[in-house]
Amino acid sequence: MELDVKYAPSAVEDKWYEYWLKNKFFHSEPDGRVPYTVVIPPPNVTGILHMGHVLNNTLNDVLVRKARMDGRNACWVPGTDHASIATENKVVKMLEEQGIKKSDLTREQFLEYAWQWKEKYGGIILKQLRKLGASCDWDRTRFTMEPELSDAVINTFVYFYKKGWIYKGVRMVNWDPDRCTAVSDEEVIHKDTKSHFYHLKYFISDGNGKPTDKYLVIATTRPETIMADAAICVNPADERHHWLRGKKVLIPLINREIPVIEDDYVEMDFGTGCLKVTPAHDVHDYEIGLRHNLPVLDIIDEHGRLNAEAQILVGEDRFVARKKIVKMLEEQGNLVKVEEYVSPVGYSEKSDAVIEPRLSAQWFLKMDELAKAALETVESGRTKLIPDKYLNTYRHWMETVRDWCISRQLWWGQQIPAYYLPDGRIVVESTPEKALEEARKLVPGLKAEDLKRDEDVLDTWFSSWLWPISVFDPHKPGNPDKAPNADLAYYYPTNDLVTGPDILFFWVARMIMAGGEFMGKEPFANVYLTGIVRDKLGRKMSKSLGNSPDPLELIDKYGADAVRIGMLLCSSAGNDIFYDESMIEQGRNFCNKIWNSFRLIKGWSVDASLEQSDVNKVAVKWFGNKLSQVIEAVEDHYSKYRISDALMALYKFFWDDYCAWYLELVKPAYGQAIDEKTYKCTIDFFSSLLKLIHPIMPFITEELWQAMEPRKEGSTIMYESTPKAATYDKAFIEAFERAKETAGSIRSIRQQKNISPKNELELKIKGEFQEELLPVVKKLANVSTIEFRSDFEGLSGAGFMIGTTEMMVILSGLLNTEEEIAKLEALLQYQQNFLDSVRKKLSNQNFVAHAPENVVAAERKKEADSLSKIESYISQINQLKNNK
RNA sequence: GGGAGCAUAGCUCAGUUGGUUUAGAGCAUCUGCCUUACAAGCAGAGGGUCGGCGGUUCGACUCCGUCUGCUCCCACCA
Repeated sequence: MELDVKYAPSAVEDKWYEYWLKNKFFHSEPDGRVPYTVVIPPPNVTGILHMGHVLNNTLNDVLVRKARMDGRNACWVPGTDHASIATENKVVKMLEEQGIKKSDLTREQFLEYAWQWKEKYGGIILKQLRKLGASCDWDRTRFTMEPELSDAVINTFVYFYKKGWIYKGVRMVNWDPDRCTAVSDEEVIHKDTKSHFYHLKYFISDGNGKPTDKYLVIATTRPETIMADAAICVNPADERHHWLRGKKVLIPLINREIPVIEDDYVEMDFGTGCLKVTPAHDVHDYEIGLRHNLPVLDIIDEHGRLNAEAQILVGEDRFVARKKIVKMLEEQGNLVKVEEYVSPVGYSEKSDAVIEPRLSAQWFLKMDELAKAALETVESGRTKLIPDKYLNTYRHWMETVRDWCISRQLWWGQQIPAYYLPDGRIVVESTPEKALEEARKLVPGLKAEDLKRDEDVLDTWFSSWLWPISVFDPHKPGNPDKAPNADLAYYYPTNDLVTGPDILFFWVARMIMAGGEFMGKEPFANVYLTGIVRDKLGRKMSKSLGNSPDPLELIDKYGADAVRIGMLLCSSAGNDIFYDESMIEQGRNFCNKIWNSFRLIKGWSVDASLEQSDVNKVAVKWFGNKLSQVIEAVEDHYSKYRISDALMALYKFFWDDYCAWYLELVKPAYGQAIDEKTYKCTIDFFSSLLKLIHPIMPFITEELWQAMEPRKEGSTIMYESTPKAATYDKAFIEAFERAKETAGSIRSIRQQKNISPKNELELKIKGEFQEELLPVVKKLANVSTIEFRSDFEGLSGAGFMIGTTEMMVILSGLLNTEEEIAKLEALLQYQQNFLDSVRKKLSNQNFVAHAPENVVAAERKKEADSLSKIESYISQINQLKNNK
């Protein structure tokens, strides 16, 4: 079979993925081996593959495949997250397109549509991950809202409720008026936003609700909320405002009378020193309101529109109302001035709507104990953050975390298992039946229909924080005393978690909490935090910017292996990734290089009667040593999670050492055969290389490994063992480097003198050079004879130095003496400068006295070497001058 | 406003407790090659006062201070 000169990935990749699946190579069951466990950060069930997933899952897959080849029982559990807000949104949109309004549906009807939608469109991303080569155990695929995992969530809620850590409270929450739900503090993004600072006159009341001619001025960014004002507040120490004590003022436009109060909270030198207090629509104002017993008047509805309580502008959107009310205030003469103002405004992470602080009844989970334990887990090193720079951030968050608002005003999700009795009392139980039973203990004879279940569902993170436990044993969360099932006992704690730093708090920290609470043990040993994928301009990739390429198109164009390489190349640990398609091209080129090296070897004919030549002998010896050295380095990189360094080491080893040096050395002349011994080694080396590269580039390595020789049905490179490093001769590897340098210098002379690589040259050596390596120089630099001499008297050629050994290529008639002299003089100059700097050091008594012996010895060696070089340059120059 | 991190070749980054010749890699660039595995290639070459200033030290890319620039996290001054 003739192999194409270019590697064509698509057919190859589909073929092998099918084969892997068919043979269930990714499937894991507990056995006697050491487990290596990874749970996927479950992508949104609505999600489609983006570059962040590619990065994440490539790294994950590399680690999993590496562990598998290291002989561990590797298990990578995939799955998806029900993503309540995102999914509900998609379903609502779909229904709207069909002319159906959510508000016209019952909860049950809506959920039916939602499940239909999920079955039809959900989980596409899992199919896409296969294209990337992800070796997940698909038989273990989980979904956070499947019945068993939902049970786990409900049990967890009941557990914490009974423990007293879950409570319902009326709180100021972050309200997303776009999605009509509360969101957690972590889902609010503060952005500096340009707005206006409106200075408004509030006239003092005459006591009968009529304005006097006296007034005070407040400054606000939210004039549309003045109708909800409950007081005006000044700092008690602010003498400018003492005349206001006991006074009442009138809210402009509606003329409602409110008191002037005093509170330390008000900064005297900010704004006008007078603060309008609007308890229903501002977190601090709410706090002040509590302190001063102020009434709470809510004038904004769940959609962010003014309600009837506002009296004016009823039904207007808050931002429209702002514009209109400013105009009205101006007309009424209440507007003093408007300043440009930039202030931090909270936006919903999900909808980008401006968050409305809103007073509502929500469920909370107490965080203090959980956070304390989770902090200890990381500080003690039981869970390591990689890179560790995230430890500070993690600590800070854990020390300042507030209670977690876990209720969401949505339907898609686990409905809170709280049931209200007619008298308002609450029972919390895992099933309606149990709830009724409990309720009857409170009110005998209660009927099922008398119990009303809480309408809200739980925050999605309240299910995904159980993920590393629930994917194995869904009955464990919420039951810390229950013994774990066999899977959980074997696979937990997991080893590595690969995820983005953006969900360190949302997800990772909370998993550590849940793991500690229910398992008494951290969920993972290491958390590898990837960078964030950015475009060339440094912008985060996002759908809205449209700057994210479609990974599937890239895989189609370059192949999955190339895409994996491309992502890894630009992802040094912990740094953000500046994505550039040229990296993927590099990956494709590497595939092609590997492919073509195989074409070369495959084309050779073997002659068993041939003796192994000296050059082949030394080539095999060198590459064998080098292989061990590189394996050692690669293992070291892996152990430090420096995946891109491991890749680069292998990349250079394959491209430079194997292809450019080794294969060039053992390559038989055109039409000739290779000896059997060398051939066998060459094939073994190739096989080792494929195995080393397989975790990174699974497809091409399987293809070539299978093509090397007939393999048994059901065999695969992914279960071959990682090649192990043997002891190696470092000195020999270094000596070989001298041979490479020599060949390089001769090639360089050819280039300068315009001598074809086909013309043979003669080489003279003065000084040390390992004889074993002479055939290497001969073959790679096309040198016919090599002669050791004590001097170069009477020779005409280009000289160069390898270490302290002098060499010369004979160039009769081709030599430009002037040029040679100039070249040597430049080298001499450089060397003399170097010598000066070394001597300066050595003549410094402090240096000799203070520096450690070996350092001083090294300097002396430098001095000696430098002197010998200088001497050599001078003699060469003199010789050239004499020959002139 | 508070905190953290980063600044090394055109680009992306290494540089492991201060001393390994006068700082490395990959890509890009330049020069010469369609040499019978690969032009998605081969051979060779050039390119950096290690962000600025100051300090500690016999010696600083490496430690300390400071300035500048960028990034991220946290944060309710209306």
